[in-house]
Amino acid sequence: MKNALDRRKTILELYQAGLDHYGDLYWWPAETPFEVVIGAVLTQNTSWKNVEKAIVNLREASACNAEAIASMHYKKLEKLIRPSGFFRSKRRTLREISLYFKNRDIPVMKKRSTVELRKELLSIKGIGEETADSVLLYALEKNIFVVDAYTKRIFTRHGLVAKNATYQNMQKLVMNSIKRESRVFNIFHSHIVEVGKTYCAKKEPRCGQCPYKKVKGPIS
DNA sequence: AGCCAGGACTGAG
DNA sequence: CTCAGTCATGGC
Repeated sequence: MKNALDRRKTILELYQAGLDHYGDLYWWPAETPFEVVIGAVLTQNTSWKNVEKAIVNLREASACNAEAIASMHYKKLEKLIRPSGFFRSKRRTLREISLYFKNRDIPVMKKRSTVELRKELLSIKGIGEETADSVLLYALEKNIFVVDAYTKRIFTRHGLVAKNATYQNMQKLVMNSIKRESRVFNIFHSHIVEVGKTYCAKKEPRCGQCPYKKVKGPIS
């Protein structure tokens, strides 16, 4: 709606502000690519604290791999992931995506087209845009930016996008604004999650120490 | 004691 | 197509 150039500039400023504060934080809390997949599913509308408990359970059951989950009895899987909430639907989704990954090779997948992989992931029930993109970026190191609730909250509060902005609006905005490298998208999203968790709560935002504080958007 | 969390699907209208 | 309702646990 406003000047597209101003918005791109604002994205760059946010990115730079994050770099100044956090450095090139480069992250997803997982030990293997498939653990990224598990975490991406379990963290749907759920705090990471609860996801950790479920992942610990899975690790202790030696079940952080596609084969184990695909062949596990649903009752047992539900019990292991219960702490992360929505355990019935997540158990289904985890099983489906495990069946998908079971017969595939990560290095081979990395060479395939991002668009095709994304379509395949989205065809799995329980996998939406954010989860698919998290898998693409953090497990397969594809050049794609992940939009989450923090992204939307921060972008709207900084007057970057309207409150009814869509996932693709925000994804394209970022991908047209900063360098199209998975490493850069990884770092930026990492910053956003850290800022979101630490300073940008829904109810009582603590903007005082927020690294993004000084950045003003075109709409605000 | 409520509110909320790194969503996605479904059924109305 | 938009959108409220639904799914569930644990932390703060």
